[in-house]
Amino acid sequence: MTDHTSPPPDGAGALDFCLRLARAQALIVRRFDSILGNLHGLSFGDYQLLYHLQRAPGGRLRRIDLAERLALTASGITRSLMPLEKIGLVARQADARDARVGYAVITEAGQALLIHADATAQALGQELLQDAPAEQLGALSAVLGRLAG
Amino acid sequence: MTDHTSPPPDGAGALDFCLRLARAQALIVRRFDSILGNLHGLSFGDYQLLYHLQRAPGGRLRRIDLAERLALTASGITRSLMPLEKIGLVARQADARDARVGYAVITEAGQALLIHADATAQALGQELLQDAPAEQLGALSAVLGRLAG
DNA sequence: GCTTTACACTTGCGCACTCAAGCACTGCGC
DNA sequence: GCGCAGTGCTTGAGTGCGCAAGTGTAAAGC
Repeated sequence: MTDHTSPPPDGAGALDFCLRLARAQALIVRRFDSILGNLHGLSFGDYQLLYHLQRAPGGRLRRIDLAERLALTASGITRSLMPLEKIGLVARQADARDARVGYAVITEAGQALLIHADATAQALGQELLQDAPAEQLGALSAVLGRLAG
Repeated sequence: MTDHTSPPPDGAGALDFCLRLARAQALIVRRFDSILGNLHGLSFGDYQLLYHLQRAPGGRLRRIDLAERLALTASGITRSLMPLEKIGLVARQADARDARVGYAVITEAGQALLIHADATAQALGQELLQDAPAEQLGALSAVLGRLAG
């Protein structure tokens, strides 16, 4: 582990990185939308919603926390959850202490669907990143995490 | 340089990477939109358009090539260019050989604006990536590039 | 207690983008 | 020449999402 502070990236490199990131994301979303849509009837956004709910304690999350995780606004979450509630993958739940907050809970149907969707999504992720060295992936993930700080 | 083929990433790691990427992109776009909008009246998309035109030979690109670089569809490009043409940052140009293709050309006004926008964008990119090691940035950019295949 | 501020949503509106369809043009086969 | 598939681009309809405004609830100051 080097001890000296690493130099900051140059402007052109950093900008280039952001541009590539944006382009890569657009392509990734298309891939996920297409495959998850065909196999499970989910959009990438739907999948992310279920993914985060499943991993949260109790399988539930305040709508606003969900917004934070997906980098959406509260209104985006309201609208995104609507169809999932309608088809019974997610349910609505109130907080006993605070009448303002609404929880979104993943239902059993949602969990059942997510088992298969997870497998699909992991396989696709692996395919997309097949020629990215696993060691670098951790570093890149860390950068993305910090970037989203 | 290691010679053995690097191991492929595991499914969970790859998926986590994709999720982080999507989230980071949403936040980055918001930052760029906000700052470029305030300082220069450009959206991040507008900036990307000008960026690629400026760097293309002759400052011009077929609309479809522009689409490929931004990972948009042809119709998205048509609509994105419209306001830029209206305010004179980009001009329309025909091909003498092939009447189907339309070029988008960056104008002098566009170049003049882009000089300042570039400085802003580079500074912002640098700020966003300030605690990402510069040595790794190249490798990470390469991964993103390959991902976009 | 009452006001003020902050918070968690929801809703109306608008923008940006995609998809599908259509138009114009090119280059191929014949 | 003459279709005919393929390409580049535009347009109409639909969708997803942010922003701003509005509602209802909670907590803090007095």
